[in-house]
Amino acid sequence: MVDAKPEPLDAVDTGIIAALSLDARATLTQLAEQVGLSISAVQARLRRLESRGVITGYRPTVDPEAVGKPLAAFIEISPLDPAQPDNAPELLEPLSEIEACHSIAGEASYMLFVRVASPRELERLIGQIRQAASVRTRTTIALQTFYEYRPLVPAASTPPGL
Amino acid sequence: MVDAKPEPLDAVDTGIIAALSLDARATLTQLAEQVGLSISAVQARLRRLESRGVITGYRPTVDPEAVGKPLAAFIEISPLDPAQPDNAPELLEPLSEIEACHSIAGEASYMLFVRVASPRELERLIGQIRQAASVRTRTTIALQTFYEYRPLVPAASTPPGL
DNA sequence: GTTGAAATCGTATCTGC
DNA sequence: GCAGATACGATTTCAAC
Repeated sequence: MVDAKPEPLDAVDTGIIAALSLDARATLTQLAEQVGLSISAVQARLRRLESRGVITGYRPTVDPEAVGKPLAAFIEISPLDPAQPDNAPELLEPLSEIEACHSIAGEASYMLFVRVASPRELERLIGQIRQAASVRTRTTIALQTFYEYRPLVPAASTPPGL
Repeated sequence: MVDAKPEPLDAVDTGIIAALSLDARATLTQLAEQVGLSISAVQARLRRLESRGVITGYRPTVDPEAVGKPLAAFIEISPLDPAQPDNAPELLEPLSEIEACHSIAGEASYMLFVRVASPRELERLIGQIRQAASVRTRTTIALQTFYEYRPLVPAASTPPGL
């Protein structure tokens, strides 16, 4: 769980990650079949990927509507006073509606991605963000999500002999 | 795995989702301890959450740098010809560098989030996007990611008696 | 990396609450 | 709908190769 060294991943490692990307609850047995190694070997690989920080965790993909957060939006934020110390990400971290926070190049300083229950909730959240971080905001509402959370390491087109 | 009904989730369901958000590879035994129910009950709940489409899958969180994609960017896209049929999300789906695609309210039609190896790769990807979907693009580079993939259902502050 | 044996876990099923 | 219990196959784990 430390920092990721620039040590390259071989085909087995990427195969394990690709298989996990399809189903992170897959058993070692299933992963072993996918990559063509023994269970123990896969287990060792997986432990190593985790301890090297290549894989930092496992999360379920949850339907936003089912958990009552059907409204998603991008919020760009810019400091009101460019002279003030800027620790917006830290200040905003307690707001659990914020799913992601990146600093960006461009007019704004940060890009947030948020999920809320309703327009009313979005208004409240934007107010909280403005107040907590002393920023102005520019909000872009997501009308429809075609896809998201796509795997960083796509499955190989066709593993030979499978 | 069908569509999500507006049937509300109770505290146990959200507890299971919260526990899985911390570790989606957790065993039923571990989940049962977390939510204070029997294994059989948790198993039934989990199956139901999956079949109802509340939980649609499980994915590993992978360090982008470790898999050779340290550069992330937001790309807004707008149609060159507003008269043409617009199926950009479909046309762009084969581009695996695209992690997310939303239609948005605002000047642009869609917001993409992409990950690539280098500025050179980003340039190539933007070209592909323009050509494939007949769009113009506006790219905002992510300089730093403070957090992302935060859980939709945060863990309860302190489960009583645990 | 592999094999194999022991401990743990997932699953199915049943009884009773 | 849940707890508890049984039973069996699957899975994880780890020591030895």
